[in-house]
Amino acid sequence: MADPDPPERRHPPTIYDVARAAGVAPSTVSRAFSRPGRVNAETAERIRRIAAELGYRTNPLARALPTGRTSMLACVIADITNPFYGEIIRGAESAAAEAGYVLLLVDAQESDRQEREALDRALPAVEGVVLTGSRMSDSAIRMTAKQRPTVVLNREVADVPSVVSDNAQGMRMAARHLADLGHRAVTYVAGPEASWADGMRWRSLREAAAELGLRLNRIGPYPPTIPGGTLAAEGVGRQGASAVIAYNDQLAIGLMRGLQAAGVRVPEDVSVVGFDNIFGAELVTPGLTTVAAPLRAQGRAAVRGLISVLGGARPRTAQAVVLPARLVVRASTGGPAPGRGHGRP
Amino acid sequence: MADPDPPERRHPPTIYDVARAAGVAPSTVSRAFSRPGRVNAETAERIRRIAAELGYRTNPLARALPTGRTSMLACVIADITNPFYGEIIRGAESAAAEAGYVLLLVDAQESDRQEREALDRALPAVEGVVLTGSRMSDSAIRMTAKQRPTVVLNREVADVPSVVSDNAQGMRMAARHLADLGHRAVTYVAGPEASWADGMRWRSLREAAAELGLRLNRIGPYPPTIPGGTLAAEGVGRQGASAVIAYNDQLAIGLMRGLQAAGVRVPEDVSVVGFDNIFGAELVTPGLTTVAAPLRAQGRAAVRGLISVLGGARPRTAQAVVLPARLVVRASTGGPAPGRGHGRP
DNA sequence: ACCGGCATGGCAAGCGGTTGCCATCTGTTG
DNA sequence: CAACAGATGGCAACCGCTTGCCATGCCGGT
Repeated sequence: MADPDPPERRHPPTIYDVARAAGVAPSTVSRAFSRPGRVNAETAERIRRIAAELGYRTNPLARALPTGRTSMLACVIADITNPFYGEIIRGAESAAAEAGYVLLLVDAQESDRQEREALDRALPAVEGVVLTGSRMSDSAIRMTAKQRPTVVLNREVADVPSVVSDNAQGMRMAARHLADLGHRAVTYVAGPEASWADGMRWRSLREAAAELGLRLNRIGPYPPTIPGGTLAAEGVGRQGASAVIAYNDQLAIGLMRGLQAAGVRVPEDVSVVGFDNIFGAELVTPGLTTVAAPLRAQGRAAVRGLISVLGGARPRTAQAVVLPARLVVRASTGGPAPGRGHGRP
Repeated sequence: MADPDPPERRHPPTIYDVARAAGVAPSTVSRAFSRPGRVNAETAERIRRIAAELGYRTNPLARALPTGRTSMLACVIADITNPFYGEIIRGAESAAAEAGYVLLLVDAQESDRQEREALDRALPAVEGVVLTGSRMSDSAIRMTAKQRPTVVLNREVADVPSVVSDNAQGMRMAARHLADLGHRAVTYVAGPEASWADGMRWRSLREAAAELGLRLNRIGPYPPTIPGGTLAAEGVGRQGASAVIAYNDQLAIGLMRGLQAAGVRVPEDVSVVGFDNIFGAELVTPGLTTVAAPLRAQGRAAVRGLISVLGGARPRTAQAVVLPARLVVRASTGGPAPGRGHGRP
């Protein structure tokens, strides 16, 4: 019946074990690791050696209790399934690792409630938080920021440090690209109203359009997904525009499909530009022209910022850190066919 | 210079605060939460109420120290950037959340060393580990499993519980699908030699091919990426096969592109089947026929298994939990053109 | 009236580090 | 040679929660 308690998981060695083996007090062992200068160099060396022999590793939990330093950062992702976030996570993870931190990933599943609950569970265990694509309200975010140093990605929240990509510049490049190709009017396909980025992009497009003398329409909002884009295709068809800029790549991809299904050719009849350069943007036919954000750099920047605050720096809340965007031109954009792009028939 | 210590982060209430407010001993408060039956129902209720008023939340770190129960699980991902893992993470995350656990995500960045180090840092803080697409050796994995309950995903390691999708069945379906379309020969494009799944898939294909009377070739190994697939296109061209099954979707997608670039039509000249049904498989032209694994279910199953072990169940190491696969037929497969698929000219 | 047993709550000893403060020793300095 | 500062190590009190064990009170049973 009862098996003879086989490969028992033995207790790992503690500072007490090391102290005994080295003939010093536990506190000395502790200091040998956490406050190197505080103890005689030779003693420290000896302790280190013995600790290594015993296979001692400082228990992060035990350290965390009195000091609050858990060496963990939470990274909240709006939707872990969305490939857009992969590179951000990668960047965050590597910056964290460099600083000896570990990333606690929280998937918000695109839901305010889920996000709150998951964050709540994770919060007490982490030293800081990165919020990306948060669905929470500004005030909820400020609440979080009160409890732990927080950095917001791709969104600006008053009094909370943030890192964003240069939407305005990206949009300007996209608009200029279309104008250069000869388009005279462009339609913006909007994403979720609640999205900070959507507002930002729309505003930037308005400015750019004014500068370039482009006529502008806007349809939406649509869900920022491929089906959402297919939905939008209908609206775009009605507009009769020769060029479209979508809130993000998913929307743009869905849009292209919807258009093509309706017999509209891309880019011959309609040029399409997306945002984000997700994995997949280059896979579709035609390849999607899109505004790429420096995803990995964003992740890094966010974590770096967090860590510097943890190190005692003042959080930079005055204005967001903005990282440059880049226009990736692929086959989904081209010159307008004659007779289109000059407004409704 | 020194700012007047503004919105000070105040210490959150502890069981001591609650105990004082309720006029009981701290131990009673503790029990009111962790061992409900152990304390008088009314007392417990009162304590709960007061705790709620004070905004008390049990500090997971403090709980973890004496008990070792951190309520955290590590999930090691071979490459967080690979969309394949997104759904697995989602499944794992939700199963974990249901059980009150939080996921610590570790990105191995496709590197043995990175994986080891990151895991090492995370290990002491978690109660269990899910390894997906691990790059570590079997013995390294067994080491990990000795330290913490571990479940391996999509790989079998002796003495370590694992969850895999039914590669054999999936492969059989793919092979039969091709046979039904009239193909008489198929080429397998192999992935990394070190990959457990690759070996599994190749073996299964051999069996299926024998059953169905298909002739079989194998080329590779190639890196399991889109560029890897483009590379493979050349080899496939030389084989002159009418149907190809690739180790995974990335390879298959790259392959299709390479083929198309060389003027070979898919599926008219060559049919292509992939594995995994990643985001993107349906975006390419033509849509990729692929063997889909129940990703989310796998993630769930792994975490469920882990949690049951943590709950005292005996780990199921005898044989892997195998989840059914599914063939997703899209446009990349069709009947062979006459004159092809009957072997080399 | 006495005893065993159960329900309930408190005491105190951890869990494994960290750290303020004190004791000791050594080397300076006047 | 006394006074003193700096370097080094130890003591012990935490951090917040868990839990084995004991004390008390109350009940039914004999």
